[in-house]
Amino acid sequence: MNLKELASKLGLSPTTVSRALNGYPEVNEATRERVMAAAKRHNYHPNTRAIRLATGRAMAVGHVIPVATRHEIVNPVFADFIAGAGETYSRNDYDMVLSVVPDDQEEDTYRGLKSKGNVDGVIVHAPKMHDPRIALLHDIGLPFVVHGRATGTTLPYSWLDVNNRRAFQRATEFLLDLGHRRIALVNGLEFMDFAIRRRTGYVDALSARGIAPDPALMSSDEMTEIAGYRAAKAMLAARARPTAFLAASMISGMGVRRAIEEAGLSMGRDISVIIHDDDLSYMKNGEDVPIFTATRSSVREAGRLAADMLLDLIAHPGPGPQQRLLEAELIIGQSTGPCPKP
Amino acid sequence: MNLKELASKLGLSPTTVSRALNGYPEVNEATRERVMAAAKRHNYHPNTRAIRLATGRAMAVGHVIPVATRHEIVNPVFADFIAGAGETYSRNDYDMVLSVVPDDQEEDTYRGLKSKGNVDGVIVHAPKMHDPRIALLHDIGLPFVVHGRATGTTLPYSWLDVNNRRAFQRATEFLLDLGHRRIALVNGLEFMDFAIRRRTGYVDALSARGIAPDPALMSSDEMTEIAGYRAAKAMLAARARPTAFLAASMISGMGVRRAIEEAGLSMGRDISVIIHDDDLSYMKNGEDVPIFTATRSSVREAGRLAADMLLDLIAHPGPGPQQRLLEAELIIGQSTGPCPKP
DNA sequence: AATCGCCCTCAAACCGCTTTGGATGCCGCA
DNA sequence: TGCGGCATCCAAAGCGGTTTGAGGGCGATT
Repeated sequence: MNLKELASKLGLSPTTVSRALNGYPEVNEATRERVMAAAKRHNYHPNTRAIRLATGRAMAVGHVIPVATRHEIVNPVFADFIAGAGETYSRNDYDMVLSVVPDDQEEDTYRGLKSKGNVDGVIVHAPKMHDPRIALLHDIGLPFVVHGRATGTTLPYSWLDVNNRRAFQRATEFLLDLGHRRIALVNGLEFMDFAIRRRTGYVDALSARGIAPDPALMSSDEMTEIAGYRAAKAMLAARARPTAFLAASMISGMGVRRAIEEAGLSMGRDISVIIHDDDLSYMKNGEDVPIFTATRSSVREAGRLAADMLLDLIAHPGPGPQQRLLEAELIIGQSTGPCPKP
Repeated sequence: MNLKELASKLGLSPTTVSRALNGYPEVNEATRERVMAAAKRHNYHPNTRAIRLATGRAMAVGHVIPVATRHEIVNPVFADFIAGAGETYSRNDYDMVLSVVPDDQEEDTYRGLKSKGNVDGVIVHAPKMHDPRIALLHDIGLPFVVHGRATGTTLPYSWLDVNNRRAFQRATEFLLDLGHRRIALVNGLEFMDFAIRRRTGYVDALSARGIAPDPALMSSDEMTEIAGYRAAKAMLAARARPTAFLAASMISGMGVRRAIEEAGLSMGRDISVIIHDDDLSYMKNGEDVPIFTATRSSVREAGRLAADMLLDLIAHPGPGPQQRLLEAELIIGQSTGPCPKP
């Protein structure tokens, strides 16, 4: 059932039917209702492919998921972000198209998306320092929103980010207030922008209290359970071991906890731990009482908001880039306590 | 730059250029090369929207991600599956379009995808018992592949699944061979098809050795750390506690491990644990030596294969449904050992 | 030299919708 | 009565490709 058939069934022209269905004013209300009813009755849905060609809009946004060719990790945060963004898209009748590409083919992918015209904009995931994608997208003129920011990039661009620096600064201060002095950082990979900002916040907080950051207490690796476990285990084995940890994610934190317990120590009493909690749906940080004290910011909500921003950018290209900085909340759980006296 | 422009630049008709680019035989090789070169030089990419309209094919497949309206959980397995499927799609120039929908709107979503014509087929995720989606898709005539199976469905359909029953049967036998008699099952939600099959395997193995399954040792809940922790904690607190656990996932298993350690017991010595390992990229089960003894099956590989199957189904609709059952491997880690003497 | 056949190329229809630019009819008003 | 104006509706031209059916050119065959 297509427009033409529907129109002839109604004894109207395709033009009028199209206008009736799309709410144009130059059609009699009675006619419109007749058309609407017939469309519903015959289960008519306009062919998306034709609409796209006729209007020139793709009614779709792209998410390019880079898969690191070296360590083949798919960011676990991704599923929840997508879920959030997806809600926005379905509300607005947009499609979400995913491209999973090796990270050395990202450039081609973006160019392709633009010139083949199958998306109206893209969301950029996991920005790195000096991320080249921003200049690239700027060049090819494809609307985009970055989830995160790219330190070192001078071009103005739209982004939505969590205040990672502030979050880790506050977390560090919280530990300092509890009397901790040897605080370890189990960070993500520090070519990722968010990881750099987190370290900055951590270092700033220490420095503000006159404590020199100790390289032996700072590690940087993938945010996996194993990596967290190993980093914590090594630090706990050292002569002057930390009394507190700052971990980059829930999963890292679980590794840290394992190392602590394996060392015969008790998390929360002997050793304090604060994690960053993305509030992933399958990785809840406890229920009424959080397991981990955490800086929390819902990545799903971030997905919703980033998608909103992108759709707005697509609809109103004029006003220029938008930015939005979300604050993480510091929630107190069972994993922190006063620094034990030596 | 579009076909017409390119054609006029070359002094050829659009027809010839189109044929040259698409490898049709009725065009001179010299001409073809000239066209190819010009296309590259002018960075010509055919407009996807036009191709889709002209050919009637969407060159896209849909993944409908149901988001449970009650417990808003996004399956963590999902990201890796998508990554695998995505590799197949990009190799074949297909797009992947995701629809994130509340699970009570799934039917409308599938109907919409079909009648609006924006996908050529779909992958069905997370089948439940008597899953109504299979009959629905059958009805509306949209090619599909189910990741998993739907017990109780009589229609023939295409699926790709892991032999969950066998995997859990083998795991149970392995524990029995180690002398364990009180083996607990920390299962996923048992309206999910895979969870039912796993329980069947577990029960079968016990029964085969003349052990009656003990309801007190069988739990079923979401596959989260918390749920695993709580189930294990409750069972460990009982008078006759289990000496071994079978956990539904890596994450559940981490909860089980926490409960074990919190009870002052040692995993692998006092209590054995076997998990099912989906081989998620961000959730590796150790490195050289696995942390957990596990039934392992890569969900990413499953994504690749399911996508292959679907594309084949789309290209060759004739032969009818395809099925493929993958066997999980049993890998031995540090979390299992002989049943301690009482 | 005429005919056949093959190779290459082209004009035009088509995919299903949107949108521009009229056309038609009816009303009110001067 | 005549005309402008408004409310409705329609024909046709795109959008940018693919594909059918036909034609021109040329060497080979008779």
